[in-house]
Amino acid sequence: MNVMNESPRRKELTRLAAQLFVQEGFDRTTVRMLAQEMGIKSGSLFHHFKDKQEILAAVIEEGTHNALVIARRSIEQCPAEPEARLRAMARAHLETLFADRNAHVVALFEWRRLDPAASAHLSHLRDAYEALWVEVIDGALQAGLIHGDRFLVSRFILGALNWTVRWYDPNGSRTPDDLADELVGMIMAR
Amino acid sequence: MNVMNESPRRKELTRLAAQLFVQEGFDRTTVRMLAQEMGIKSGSLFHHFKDKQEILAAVIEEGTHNALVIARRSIEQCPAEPEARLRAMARAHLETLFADRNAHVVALFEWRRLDPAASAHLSHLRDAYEALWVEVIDGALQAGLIHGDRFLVSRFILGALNWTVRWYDPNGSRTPDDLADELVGMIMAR
DNA sequence: TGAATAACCAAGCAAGCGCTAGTGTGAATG
DNA sequence: CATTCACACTAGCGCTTGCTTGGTTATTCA
Repeated sequence: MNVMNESPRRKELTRLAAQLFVQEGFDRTTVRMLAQEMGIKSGSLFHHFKDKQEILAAVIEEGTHNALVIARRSIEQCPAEPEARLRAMARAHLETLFADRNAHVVALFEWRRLDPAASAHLSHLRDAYEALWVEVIDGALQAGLIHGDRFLVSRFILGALNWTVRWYDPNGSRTPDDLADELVGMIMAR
Repeated sequence: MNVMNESPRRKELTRLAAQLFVQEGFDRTTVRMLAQEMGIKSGSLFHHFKDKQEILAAVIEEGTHNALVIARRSIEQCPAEPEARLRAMARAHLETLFADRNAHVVALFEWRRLDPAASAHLSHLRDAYEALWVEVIDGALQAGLIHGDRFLVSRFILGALNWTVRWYDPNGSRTPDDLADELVGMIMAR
């Protein structure tokens, strides 16, 4: 649960867990599957995590934190115009979903599996990330780049982006950046 | 598995199963939970369904079939203009998700849990539904109502709509029709 | 009235689940 | 040199899972 408790070993195990959670889903991933993937026996897992829930919490914290950091960096490094910022956010979102196709996906699709305590503990991370989105979308709305209700627009955009996990083929001809640009192009008033 | 095997009793049980699958997810729903909800003992369940997988298949078939029928009826009964048809499809989609907030949600979010045989058997239903969408979207593209790649546009729209399940509050002030109209308004060129 | 059929129940099995207890390492620390 | 510590192992406990079996009740129809 603690952010401090992040030995290199634990971090590596978290990375492997994320991969399995994406492939199989949290519920279908057994501690024995996790252990095998990590090259240890199932009992040894509980030296690093107090229970299976804590593994999920670690993965989701990693994924959300990662998304937040990358998104912040992206909009800092891009031109301050609303369109560029919107594009940067969309690209950053898909980058965390596909370039390292693991923890952020788990954060989005398995959040409900967190117990209430862990969910409360991590919700500020998710809120910060969504606040970043609302900020960028507000800029685009004020510039007349897009139109609609700020709440609904951000939800629709995030929905369109998140759902790509279900159909996008990373081995296909399109890059994640292509997707981001297409989405921004689709919603922009002309 | 069979479409013919649909006694009234089985249909009612399928409806109850859908409700639990939405609340808990397929994996976390045990046959004992299902039986209790249905007012029978867990063993009796297997008189109606050969195994748990078949319950899921029945729910998903119901949900997808329902969505297809309602969508077809909607675009038949609305004006033949591209914008009206697009709006009708979006409304129909959300209607099957929320008005009867069960089977279609399961079809969307638990499809991966189908075994390959059932998935293959049901994929034509899903394909027919998506083909309907592509047809309507093609009309909107040709009319210059929206712009972009037909494949990507349909994926983005469906993603935005599907993700509403995660955040929409049916008890709030907005109706599903409001959502549909807002989404169409957001993507339309002005 | 009696046979057929559909719907159900009580009991429980085999397998798999998360997790624990107790022990053995080799490397770092005093 | 003794102690500690991080990390791993073996073995299995207690429980839940999906599902089966063998038999009972309710309903339908000849």
